[in-house]
Amino acid sequence: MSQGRPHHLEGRSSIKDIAQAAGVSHSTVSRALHDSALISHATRERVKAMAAEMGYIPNAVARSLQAQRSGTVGLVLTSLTDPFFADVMAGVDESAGKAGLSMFVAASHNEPEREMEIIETFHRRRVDGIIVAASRLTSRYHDRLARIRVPIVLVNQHAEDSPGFHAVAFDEKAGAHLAVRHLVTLGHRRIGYLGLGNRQRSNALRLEGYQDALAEAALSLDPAWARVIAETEIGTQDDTDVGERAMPALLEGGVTAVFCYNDRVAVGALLACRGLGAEVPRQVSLVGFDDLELARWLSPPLTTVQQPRLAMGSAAVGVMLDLLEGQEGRDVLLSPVLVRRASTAPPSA
Amino acid sequence: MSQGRPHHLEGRSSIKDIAQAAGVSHSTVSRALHDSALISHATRERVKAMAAEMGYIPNAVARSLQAQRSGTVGLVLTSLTDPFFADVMAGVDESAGKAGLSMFVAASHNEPEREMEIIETFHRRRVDGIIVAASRLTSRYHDRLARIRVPIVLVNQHAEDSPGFHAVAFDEKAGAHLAVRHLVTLGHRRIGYLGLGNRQRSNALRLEGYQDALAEAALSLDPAWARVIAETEIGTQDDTDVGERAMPALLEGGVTAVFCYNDRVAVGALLACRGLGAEVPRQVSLVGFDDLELARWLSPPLTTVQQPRLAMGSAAVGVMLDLLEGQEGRDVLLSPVLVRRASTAPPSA
DNA sequence: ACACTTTGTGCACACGTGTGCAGAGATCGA
DNA sequence: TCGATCTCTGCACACGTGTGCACAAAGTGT
Repeated sequence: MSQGRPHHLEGRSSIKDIAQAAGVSHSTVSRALHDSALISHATRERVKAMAAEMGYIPNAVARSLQAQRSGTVGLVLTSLTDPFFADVMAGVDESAGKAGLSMFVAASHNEPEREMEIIETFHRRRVDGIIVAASRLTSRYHDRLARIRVPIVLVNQHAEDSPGFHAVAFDEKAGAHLAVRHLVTLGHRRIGYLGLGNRQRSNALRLEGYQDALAEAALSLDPAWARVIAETEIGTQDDTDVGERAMPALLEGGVTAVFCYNDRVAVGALLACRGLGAEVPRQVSLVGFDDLELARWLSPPLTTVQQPRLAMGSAAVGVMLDLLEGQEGRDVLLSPVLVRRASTAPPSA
Repeated sequence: MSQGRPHHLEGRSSIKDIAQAAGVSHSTVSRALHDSALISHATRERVKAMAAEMGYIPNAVARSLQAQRSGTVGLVLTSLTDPFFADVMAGVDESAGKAGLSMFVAASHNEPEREMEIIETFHRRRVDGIIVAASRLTSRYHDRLARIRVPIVLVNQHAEDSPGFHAVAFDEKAGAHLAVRHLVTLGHRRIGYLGLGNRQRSNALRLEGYQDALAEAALSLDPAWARVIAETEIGTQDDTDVGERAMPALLEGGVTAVFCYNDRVAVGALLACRGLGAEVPRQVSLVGFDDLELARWLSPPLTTVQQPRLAMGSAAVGVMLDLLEGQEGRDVLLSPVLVRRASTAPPSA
């Protein structure tokens, strides 16, 4: 009967097949397998036994069609190999799994057009919701985006950029505050900030957190200690280079500790210290931001602010599920965590 | 009309809606949208215009049901955060994307039961094929596995373990050969091997590659230089510890270069060299295996054998597509690549 | 013995798409 | 002008599942 059919499709049985074998209608089979009270005990058992014998496996595609709900989430990432997104994905996987959802994943490689295509593909597949990490969609895509009739949750991006969507982000200001307070607690009094002018909003928030923490400790706020490298000055240099070039001026200013915009800047700062013979953490303490993989492998291992990446993924699923239940969407702001390693210590003096 | 319906479901139009609006049957719409030659030019354009106006988005779920083909792949990984699997996933994503397939991903966390459940879930979703990386399924699952009527391709595991499935692996022996030939080319004559007895098959293959390369160069094969640490001796030590403990004996044996079973063993060997004041690579050259993230961050950065991880993912999709077209399945053995970094140099003598 | 309730089952439709086949209408040839 | 051919469209069914409703058979009460 299954002549000419590829081998792997042979013998897939449907409730109709079971119905025929058990001498009942397919409706009865459907109800029996769902333990409906409408079906007599005897029939139910007979049907179930037959289903097991025939190796019946329900067809989720057909179910999705009839239920108008696929039980899937689509996850759009810019890169599949970046540890940051990997953690977000793990968070989504965990929470989605618990909710009985399967997860589609695709990478946009930072190309807006590709990202839009992925979202549209997910929409065609009728995923129940879409989670986008680090979206690059500009207002150019507003119209195409407006056609998507599926809840979209943004991760690691602020919702005000894209009205109508909900976002899960983490509290950058609180993270900076955490880092600087750590330095204060260690006893530092002359604390610098090494910022990047080309990350406008982020930098402003982290600078603010730095200033707040200092003010809270009633420490002086020497403007020379808060060095934000201007975008024009940065040019095409990578973050590490910027850190390495900017650090010496801070050291000359007499700081005993520096909070860096991110881990790569901190690596540059570390290299500069080595070059100048300033020992870390004995003479200078350094704190990074992001907790990249490399922070652990540096010598000394870098104290840094970690984004709750896994939690961001989980939270995104949570928001999505709320939206699916018809509840109001909400924005989530998660608190960062300080990872204490060996690049910070009390000041030597 | 859509009263009480969740907001995000409003206004999803089907070909039936378009048909009604355009005054034709749904069959005509379906054909028009597929540019069927059966439909007149005028009707086709009219239908297409109407579809665009109504923001029609085809329902892939319904298509899957009718076509008996979902256009999806399921990928099972033991961990979503491990860089190795991330690369495999990226390879699958790329090749699947090109073939118009969407990718499901889920993590098994090394639990066989969870892995089996994921496979069964993918089966229910009627994925066209399943790719499993580093499967932990034992023969206990043979029966449940036999029920899966979907092609399964194993990555990073040898097919002989699980008859009936196809596998994509990489050539470990060739990798070892590559590493050792590199050392020979640099001028080394006394080359050691530091192996792990608890990875039976892998170790045997790498040892074999080592021996072949030496034989090929007509170099002597001092048994004292090939140290395979016995499983009993290893106990619960991690790979790095084993490398650190075993290295001194090799150095005493007078080797100028060591090929290590993997990167972690090489890290241990490096630590041992530091402890004994043997400079790497000036006095001793070290080669690792796997190309873990850390290999890049070591000082000196580690020369190592890289598995073609991305290519493994792509190849797995290729095998799967062949299987779908009814072709014979095939096993693929990929060639590794040597990544030259700074832990190898010509011998000092 | 008859009406009424309870229990169990099947019919028929829905979900959205694709397609074999029949047939209506137009065009063509003689 | 009439039959034959061609062009286009719709009917009806399929894919696999779930469910409202009708209805048959059995049980209950008077």
